[in-house]
Amino acid sequence: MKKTQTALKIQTIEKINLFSQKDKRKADIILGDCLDALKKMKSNSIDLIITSPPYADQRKNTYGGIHPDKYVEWFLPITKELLRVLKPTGTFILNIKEKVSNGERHTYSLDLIIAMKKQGWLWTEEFIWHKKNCYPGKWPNRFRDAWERLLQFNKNKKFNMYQEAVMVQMGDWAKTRLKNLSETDKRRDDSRVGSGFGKNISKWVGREKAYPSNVLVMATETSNKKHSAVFPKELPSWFVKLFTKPGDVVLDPFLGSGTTSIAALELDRNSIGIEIKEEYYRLAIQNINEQIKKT
Amino acid sequence: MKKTQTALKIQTIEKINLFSQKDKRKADIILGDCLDALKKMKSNSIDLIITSPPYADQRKNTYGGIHPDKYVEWFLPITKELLRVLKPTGTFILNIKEKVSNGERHTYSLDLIIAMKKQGWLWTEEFIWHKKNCYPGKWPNRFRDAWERLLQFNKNKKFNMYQEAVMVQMGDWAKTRLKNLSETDKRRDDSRVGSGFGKNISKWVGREKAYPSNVLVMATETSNKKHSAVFPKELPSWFVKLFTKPGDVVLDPFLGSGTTSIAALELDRNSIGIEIKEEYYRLAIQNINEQIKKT
DNA sequence: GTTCCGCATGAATCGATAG
DNA sequence: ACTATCGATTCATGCGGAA
Repeated sequence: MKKTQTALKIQTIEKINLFSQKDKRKADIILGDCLDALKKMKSNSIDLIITSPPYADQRKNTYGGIHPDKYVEWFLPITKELLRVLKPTGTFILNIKEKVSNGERHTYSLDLIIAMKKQGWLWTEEFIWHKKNCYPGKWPNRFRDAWERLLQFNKNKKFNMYQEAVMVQMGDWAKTRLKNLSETDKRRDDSRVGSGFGKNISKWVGREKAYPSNVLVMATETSNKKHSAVFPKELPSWFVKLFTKPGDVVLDPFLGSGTTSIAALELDRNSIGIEIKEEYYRLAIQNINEQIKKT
Repeated sequence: MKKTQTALKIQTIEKINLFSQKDKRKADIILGDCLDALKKMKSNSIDLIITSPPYADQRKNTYGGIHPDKYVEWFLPITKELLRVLKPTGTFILNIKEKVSNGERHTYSLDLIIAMKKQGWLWTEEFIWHKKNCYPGKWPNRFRDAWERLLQFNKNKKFNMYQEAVMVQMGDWAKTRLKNLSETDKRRDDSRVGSGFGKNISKWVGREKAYPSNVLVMATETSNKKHSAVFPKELPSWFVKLFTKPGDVVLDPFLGSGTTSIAALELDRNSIGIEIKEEYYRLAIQNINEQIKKT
């Protein structure tokens, strides 16, 4: 009974606007149900949506627990609003994980993809987040789960993508080769490209970096004690760099401890975060304020 | 026209039984359509099915090209037979990945999972094969595709799994692999060692054993020129060790160049391989015979 | 006998061009 | 409008020959 009343209290949407240095960038944090909050938002106003919704859970008492069988039904009205608020050139990155129950993987994430396509979304890509230091443990019939899906959806075939922003160091093969060259050789080559002298080197000059693939190898964060973030800051950062430019707007309808907003602020992007649970709402504000102080 | 006639000729099933040293283990290779061949097989007789069926392809001329929209319809009768021939304690590993067409991912592999569940299969796990040396290329709206699905299906919640067989043995690994690797190789790619599961050499130093996760880091084999669609032998080897014991029976209904049969033979398991294309059937026999000579 | 370097080669995807 | 073919783009890997 008391819990119900607390839930009612949360229904009233509270909102705070945090500003980074010189009021250049804004981080809006909204306390409330994300469906209500989304309905009040302007159409075609968001450049990137990145979120990790609550995982399906059969235990009814748990916070955010939605029964696996009801998951798609619960999530579709939200994705409908997300489709509305996203710019035509924008991108939606959805981090979702299947619940393994009774020794079997549930199909709600697959059902969701199919249902979202019917809603008008394009399923453009499936990134894999390879968690290097995944949760340890041993089970009789399965190994440690070391990966998660990062589904990419778009409104149109053409969307903004800034690939150069996330280029990575090339394979060790090329790196080693460059390192073995003397500094003189490198300088000589720079000034005499195409002369035939050191031609084999010129092939690699300016190519220390390569484009990444759709597999992201990132460690999970273990530092935060108050609230273990669903994903490490590196993850939203990577997608913010890839799909937005400074001044764009990033949205996370399930903000949690504020990781997405912090990543956006750090990279000079505006952000909107929605969180239903007051405890996390306060925590997110606190974490974002700490980030602002740093800048 | 000529192609149709060749296809008709292939309909007649040819079969060969290859034996390893001392006739201890058998490798049956069947030339013919896998659906026909499967129907002649005994129920509940296979311990592990591991295969990589032809991917859906809009081009009709390619080997096994099946249109994406017809893929599930084409594959379901085969999985029905696979369900029949698999032992109750057996496992089915399906290597499949949808291609990108028109800027969007097709959903046939998702549809297939859902349809196979209705058929009676349990979808127990999804392994990720992380291909580090994926096909290069650059496009305005996507990165290189560096992973494939390895779907695990079972008949029952209880199935045979020998986890210790795929643990990384520090002793063996140090003796056989580490010393054989050149310094360049070690620098080039740390993750190759330990059957593709090691993430970092330093991580394993001083440790006896470690369980792997459900992410497999393995390179594709680029040296095989005769058959373009091979997975590295390490891949079937790993699953053969994990899900069978010596003397068990491994089945690959789309044998290709014979990789699965070779892996099984090498690990002292019996195997059955089915291949529809005569060219690959001959190639598989040749490759397996070469393996037998080695032992 | 090692180590190192050069080079061909992929279960690719897009956009343009042509029928 | 829809399909078929072709060129351009890109990078980790293994192999063979050289140092």
